Amino acid sequence: MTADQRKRSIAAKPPAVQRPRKTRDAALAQATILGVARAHFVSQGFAGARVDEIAAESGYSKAMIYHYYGNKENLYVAVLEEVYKHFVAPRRVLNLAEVGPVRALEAFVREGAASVRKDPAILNLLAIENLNEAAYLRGSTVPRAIYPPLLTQLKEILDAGVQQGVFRAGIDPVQLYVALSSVIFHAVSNRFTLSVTLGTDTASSAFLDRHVDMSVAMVIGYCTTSPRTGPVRTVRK
Amino acid sequence: MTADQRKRSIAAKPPAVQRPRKTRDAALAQATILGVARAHFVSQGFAGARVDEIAAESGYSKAMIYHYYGNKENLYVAVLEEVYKHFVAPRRVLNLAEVGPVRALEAFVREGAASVRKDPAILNLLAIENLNEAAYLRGSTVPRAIYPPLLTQLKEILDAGVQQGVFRAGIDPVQLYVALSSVIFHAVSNRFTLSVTLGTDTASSAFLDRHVDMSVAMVIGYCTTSPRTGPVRTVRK
Amino acid sequence: MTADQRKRSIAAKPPAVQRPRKTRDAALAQATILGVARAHFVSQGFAGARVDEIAAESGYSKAMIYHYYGNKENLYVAVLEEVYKHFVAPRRVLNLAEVGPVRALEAFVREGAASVRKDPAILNLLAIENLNEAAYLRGSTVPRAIYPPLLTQLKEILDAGVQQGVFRAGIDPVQLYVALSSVIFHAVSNRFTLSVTLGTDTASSAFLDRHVDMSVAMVIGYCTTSPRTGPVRTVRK
Amino acid sequence: MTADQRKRSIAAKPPAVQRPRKTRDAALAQATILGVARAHFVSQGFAGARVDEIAAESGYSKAMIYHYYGNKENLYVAVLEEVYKHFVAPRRVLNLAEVGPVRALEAFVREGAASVRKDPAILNLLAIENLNEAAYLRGSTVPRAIYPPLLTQLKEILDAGVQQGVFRAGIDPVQLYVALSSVIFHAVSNRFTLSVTLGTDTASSAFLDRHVDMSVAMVIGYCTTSPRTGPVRTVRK
DNA sequence: TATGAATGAGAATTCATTCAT
DNA sequence: GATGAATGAATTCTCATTCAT
Repeated sequence: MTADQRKRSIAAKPPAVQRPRKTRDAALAQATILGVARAHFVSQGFAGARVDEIAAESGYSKAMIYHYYGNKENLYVAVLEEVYKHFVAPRRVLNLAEVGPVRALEAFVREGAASVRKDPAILNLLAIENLNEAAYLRGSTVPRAIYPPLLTQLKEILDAGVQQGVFRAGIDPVQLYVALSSVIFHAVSNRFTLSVTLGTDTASSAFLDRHVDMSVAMVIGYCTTSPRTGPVRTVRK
Repeated sequence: MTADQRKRSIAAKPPAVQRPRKTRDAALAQATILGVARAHFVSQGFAGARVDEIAAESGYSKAMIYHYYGNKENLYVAVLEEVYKHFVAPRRVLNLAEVGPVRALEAFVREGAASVRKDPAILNLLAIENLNEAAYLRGSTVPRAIYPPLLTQLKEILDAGVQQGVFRAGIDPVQLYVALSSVIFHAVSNRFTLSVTLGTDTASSAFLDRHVDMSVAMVIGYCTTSPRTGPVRTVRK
Repeated sequence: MTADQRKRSIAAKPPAVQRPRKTRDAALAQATILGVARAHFVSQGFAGARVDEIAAESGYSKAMIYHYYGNKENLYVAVLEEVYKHFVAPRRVLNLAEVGPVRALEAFVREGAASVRKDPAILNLLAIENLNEAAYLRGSTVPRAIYPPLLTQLKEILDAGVQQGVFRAGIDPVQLYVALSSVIFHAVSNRFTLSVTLGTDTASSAFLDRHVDMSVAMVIGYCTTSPRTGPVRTVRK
Repeated sequence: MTADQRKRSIAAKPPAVQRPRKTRDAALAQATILGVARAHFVSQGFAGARVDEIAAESGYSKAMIYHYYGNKENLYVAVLEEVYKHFVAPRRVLNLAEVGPVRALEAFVREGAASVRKDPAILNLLAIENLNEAAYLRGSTVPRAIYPPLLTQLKEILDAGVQQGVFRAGIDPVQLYVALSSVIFHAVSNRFTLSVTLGTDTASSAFLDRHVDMSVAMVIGYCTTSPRTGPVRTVRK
């Protein structure tokens, strides 16, 4: 066992980020630091990220980071909140119940999928938070402000569908959101292990395109299907 | 910003584990260390786990850990492989195609769900690996030996269902496995953030029971449904 | 600076030594351990040698080493004494004053040179001891028993030479020994740095052959020359 | 065998060095650390030197050492290069071919001898490097830049001597340098073991003075002597 | 605002040595 | 005699954080 292998071989270096130089613009400094920090926390986790590296890569001194964010934890929380805000933002724009509940639901799913495929950072942070039993998220008010409207939107879609006779009644929006986010997110956030274990490149565009189609079909199928399958029961025991 | 805040506040201490003392039993020592290491890696991640703590809690000296495992990385990989082995093991036992493809598929889903609900360790390790771009998993042969039989099993169920006219044709087992594992795993591995953001205890037995039922319905619904919904298309753009 | 480079890159592994297996022969065990230890101390120095490696390579357990030698220091001293004994031994055999003082002196020089060229171990140990201010050597009685005869031999050669009118009078055997061992040993013990700094392979047979010839000429020249050059004085100051 | 004996009894502590405190002067910090490190490497060898001790004695934290030098190896190399530079520097000054080749050669020898007698550090480092097969020296460009001028100087002296009819022809400067450095350096670098084994204080001023005179006589004698002794041959075999 | 200097408290790893069998 | 198990005490190296300027 040589010592050579010791170093942080655990993760690839986060991609370099633009590095502007010493300026008097505090807002720019904070934004730059935050962007670099985001890249590092997302790829290395909280414990794995290095303040030193974030400073070096951002072009600001460590002292600046401490000046603006106080400590590593605060910096992480700032990243977490920033990513959360940008994540749910897009979906807000598109709630169009007038295209009909089926298309609206489909859009809901496709939007979410497209969003994380374009930038999976949120998924990494969610993974970190869950490893961490949501310790930081719990302390933040940001996500709490973001989710209720989403659930309301989903509820409106479901209600409209039931009223129009295309969706079955009795579907809990929270329960549906969990199921729906599962199919949307899991394939993306687990693309590395799935690729290795299944021997297929599950991160490819083609695979994920098909996965999204299947996800849409499953979700819409579940909502529209008359409960033909009946109350499915486990076979074990 | 006081220095007191420096400490590792990010995660709760892993639960204490039994601590035997100075046996002369190498196998026991290794197993004990591995067990404690598992708890620490699972709850703290690779970078967050502390060899010191694993040693103290296992009742063995750090030197024993290095004697048996060489370094932290190897110890982590040993945990990863051990957890993987125990994870997929149960499902191997139960493939009974004679209960019919629908019930077999249902059982497949319920087994998987039950397995990770009983012990979510594998999900944490998968999350760590994905943050890490599967760096360690990629180097291990264990998972590669485990998944092909699973896919074969799934393929047999699908084929039987198609032949018996209950499943639609053309479903790719890999694609189905990804969708299926999504609904099974995501709710469990994201139970902390989902609980916080949705304001519902999504980790409760009741919630997860309902989630599993919904998952089963979605998966089986997708496989059995004639593609009535047609080729769903995105509404945006 | 990656950690990979940290490891003991400082010296090449000592050449493997024969490894007999678990026997009841205490003498063989001790000799085997001593041989392996010699190789390690010679190439790694005292601080650099590893008891673990000596044990592994010798085929005996570390406990055996401690059983026979007590500790690392004792083992080192045992090596030091053993090497010393074998080093001066050969010269004892050959002192033949009847070939004449010039040839006897030449033989003395050539013998010494040949001896260290065949096995430079003694030179490494001397270097280690000198770094160490002869801490261990000082405590040993072995070298003290070995040198007086050598000096006596040298004195006899000088005396004979003076008596026969071929050597100048007044040469101190100790002083001569120091000069003589300088030309004999230095080139060999410093062959690595000399090669690097001078850009010539000073460790080659050809180079060392020429060096020995020059050494002989210098020593004999010094002893035989009438002090023609006069009392040489420094030019500076 | 008590545990008390475990400690580093091998060498005397290096002499304490001045300890300035928490300046904000990086150059001073580096120089101070380098000076202390020099003392430690020189007296304890590479493996024997302790970063902890160097830090404590320099008055700076270990972190500063790692900040400035990266690791122990780099620090050692920095010491090695620094010592090398200061070693050969003096001789550069004195090349005076106009005092005549004999006196110039004598000066060359006396200069070198005086230099290492005043500060034998270079000899210890050379010894360490040779134990080490010049692993670090080989990687450095410093010594390579320093020796060629020395050899040129020597060659000029020899050429002038030949031209003036005082030196014999055909002497290789490299070969002469090796012989010359042997008589100059060996007595100093081996003063501890020589003193112990020969029962004379070979480190005393008086002894070394006489040794230098003898060295000068040997070297000049060799160069000026007509090869009267003829091609000396070994008597053995 | 801005930063390079500086470090205390760890954190991984090593190693000579002991001990139960 | 012989050994594998076991470890305390280092030892190298790291990192979040503070401070003087």
